[in-house]
Amino acid sequence: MTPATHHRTQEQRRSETRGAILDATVTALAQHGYAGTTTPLIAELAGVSRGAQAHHFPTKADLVAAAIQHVAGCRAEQLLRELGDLPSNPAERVRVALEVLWHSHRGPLFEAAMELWVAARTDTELRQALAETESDLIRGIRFYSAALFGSDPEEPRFARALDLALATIRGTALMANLAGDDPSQAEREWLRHRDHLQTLFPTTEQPSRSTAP
Amino acid sequence: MTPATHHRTQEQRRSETRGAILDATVTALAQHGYAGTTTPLIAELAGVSRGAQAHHFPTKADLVAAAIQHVAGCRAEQLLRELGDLPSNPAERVRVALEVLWHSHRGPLFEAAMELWVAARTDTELRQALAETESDLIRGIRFYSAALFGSDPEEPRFARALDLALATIRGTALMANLAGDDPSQAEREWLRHRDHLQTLFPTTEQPSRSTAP
DNA sequence: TAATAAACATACAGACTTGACTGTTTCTTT
DNA sequence: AAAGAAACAGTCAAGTCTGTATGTTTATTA
Repeated sequence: MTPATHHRTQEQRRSETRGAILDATVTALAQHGYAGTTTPLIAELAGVSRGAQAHHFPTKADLVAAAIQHVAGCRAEQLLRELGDLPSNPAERVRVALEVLWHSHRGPLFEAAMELWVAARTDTELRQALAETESDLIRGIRFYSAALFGSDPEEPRFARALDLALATIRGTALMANLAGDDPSQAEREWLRHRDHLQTLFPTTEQPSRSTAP
Repeated sequence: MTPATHHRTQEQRRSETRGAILDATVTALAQHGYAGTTTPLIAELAGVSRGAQAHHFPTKADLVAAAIQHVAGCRAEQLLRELGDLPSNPAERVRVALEVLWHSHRGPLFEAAMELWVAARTDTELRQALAETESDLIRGIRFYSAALFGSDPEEPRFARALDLALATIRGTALMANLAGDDPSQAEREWLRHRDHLQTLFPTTEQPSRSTAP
């Protein structure tokens, strides 16, 4: 795991340490919540000293602001990565696209994002820092999703269906994180929701007919 | 505002102070978030000393546990109150019922509940304390909602529609709290979702009368 | 009315977080 | 190779929260 620490460029050192700190911040947010995300914990998780953390992010606000960008970037990247293999069959494509959206709302990255959202509700600075970045991400999701579903992002029917899907996914993920102990329950609930959401997206070829009565 | 503080029963003093502390806890959760809900702040909001708070709730865990019950109780009570006047027209009834559900997911009580949910994700004790109370409340919502919609809670189609509606409402409320600055936007988004959800409930044309409970 | 117990107020000790400060190592430049 | 700059490590002081311990007021009871 020790990555050739003999001769690193300053730029390499900088970006590696910053990356470690930001990744540790995401881990801390996901595992300990926003309140539990303290600078000593982050430094420990990142494997760096408190001095290093203070050097790169003088105040905690700086660190959190950078973490917001980091989280948004990672989420967009993850979405783009999973956008790779989609079936060509329209109905199948919608189902898989919904599944990709669902999965993008699970795991540490989304948990970190949710911690930031909720914390931002009562923290003006944090909210302002989140607002622009988040709206960019939402636009990105909208754009990528259009590609995923094979639709025009501007079409009202698609926009409505996507908004409903996102709201449903967020609400389901929220409660899934709460239950915690039984993830299969949330997964089953999502499958039911997905079966319905699937029928709302305008498939260019054939309107998929559900097999269940 | 000083309510005849001359001759109060010990029971009165006790319940009034406890109530003030618990209400202050809800306010603190809604306005300052879970992390910002400190015992000194609660005491100040409640207008009592820290000693009084410590007397009634020796540890913060005790206070939070009581607050959970308090929040759940208030939410159930609020739902029951708004259940009062529902139109008899089936379609109208569904629309209003959805609106009642939506409104029950806005305001300080829901915000406090959401803070508790998110905090519970990374706090085992809190999660266990929430789990039972929350599942009771969910059951209550399910039961009350059946009355609201005029359906049988056991009917699969109704259960599915209600689950979807709740997930959608939670997801929309989550982002509405985030946006913060523009509540009308969330309201408009909700109206679009409502228009669709409305069509999912079997009571719109009362197509099937279930006989078995 | 006096005694007792509960409710309430104030003061304090320990633990923790943040931000700042000082010293050391590593890289770059000449 | 030497000087300077950046990255990094460790420590300290100020402030806050929690829990507790002690003193005071209010209500009940004898």
